Amino acid sequence: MGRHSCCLKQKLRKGLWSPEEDEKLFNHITRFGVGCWSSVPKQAGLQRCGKSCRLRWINYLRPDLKRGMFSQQEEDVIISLHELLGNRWAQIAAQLPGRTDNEIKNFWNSCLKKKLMKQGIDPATHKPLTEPYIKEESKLTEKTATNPMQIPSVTSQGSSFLISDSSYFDNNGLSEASRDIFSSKSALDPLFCYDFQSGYTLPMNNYQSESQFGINPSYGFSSMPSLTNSDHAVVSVTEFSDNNSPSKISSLLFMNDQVKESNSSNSSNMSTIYPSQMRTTMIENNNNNAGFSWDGDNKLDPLFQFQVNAIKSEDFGTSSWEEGQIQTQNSIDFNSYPLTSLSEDLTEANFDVFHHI
DNA sequence: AACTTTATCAACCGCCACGAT
DNA sequence: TATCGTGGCGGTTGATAAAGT
Repeated sequence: MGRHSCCLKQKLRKGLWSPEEDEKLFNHITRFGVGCWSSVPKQAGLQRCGKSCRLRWINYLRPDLKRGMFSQQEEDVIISLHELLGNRWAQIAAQLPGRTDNEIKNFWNSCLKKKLMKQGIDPATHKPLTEPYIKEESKLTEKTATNPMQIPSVTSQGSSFLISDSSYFDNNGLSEASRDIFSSKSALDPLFCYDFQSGYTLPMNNYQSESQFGINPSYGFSSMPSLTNSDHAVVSVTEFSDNNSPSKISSLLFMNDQVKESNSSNSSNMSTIYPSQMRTTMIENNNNNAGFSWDGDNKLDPLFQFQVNAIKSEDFGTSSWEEGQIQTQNSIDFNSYPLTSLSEDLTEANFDVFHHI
């Protein structure tokens, strides 16, 4: 129990990953996909435990990761989901394409918590801070002489809703049953969609047939949304104004741009659509032979200069890759990577594309 | 310029759940 | 049923960068 057997082995490297290690792991996963993590280090020639490899891939090397600052919309989603789910970072991350649980957790601990405190909200309960605490905080803020303590309120920034007041949800808020439905559902369930308004958990397919938005079921993925480069994932946050609703929380729906375009005019309660930046860097760079390279404030650029072309030039040996397929790839195209089981969140329903290999 | 404090974030640790044997 | 191996998760740590003094 506890420590994994692989971690007991000696001579395993720990700490930060070197560019060479990253390259090895990235090459291995892109060539062979994710199978048994415990066998990855050996196959990839890494002196790491499988667990470490998995973490590195999920949190850093995965091509669909979105890099850079969190947008206001993402921030709002995190806050609202945190109120619902608590520190279930994986489940929160499942609703934020391109973001990892670790990233969200760090963002919460280093930034959002403080932000909420400044707004007079207890980040743990999402309720207004107790009077003594507020007084204490007021003293501190007076010293810094900037902003007076603000009583939290529901505000609207841009096209998004901002829950800055826990009273936004009545004390009953989401029913315990509803909360349980949401939180007990696997974060990685790609076909999971919770309808806060009705309290029903619907498979995406059902949701599509019943929703006014006509959601494409292919957007039911949870963590690898950008592996299809023809479709883009956005999240809509729908704010319900029905005060009688037991759950005035928003519903999160995965939609594509087309859906957004075609519905934005006639869906008055759709208040937020994620910006196109939600698309991952990798997809944005699809036509630029971007390969293994993040843009903007990425950290991989200086470390990795190689491109997918480098992979193509390797001897694929007994790999299932076919020569022709490789030759025809003039840009990185994760649609055709043999990611047969990148993680459990990749299901046949959503990633059939991978099985053609 | 040197030192200290604070913020950020990658990575590790320990635990749990689950399937295989 | 018990044990083992593994994947996954949340909490925590430690290194580094940035900001402040």
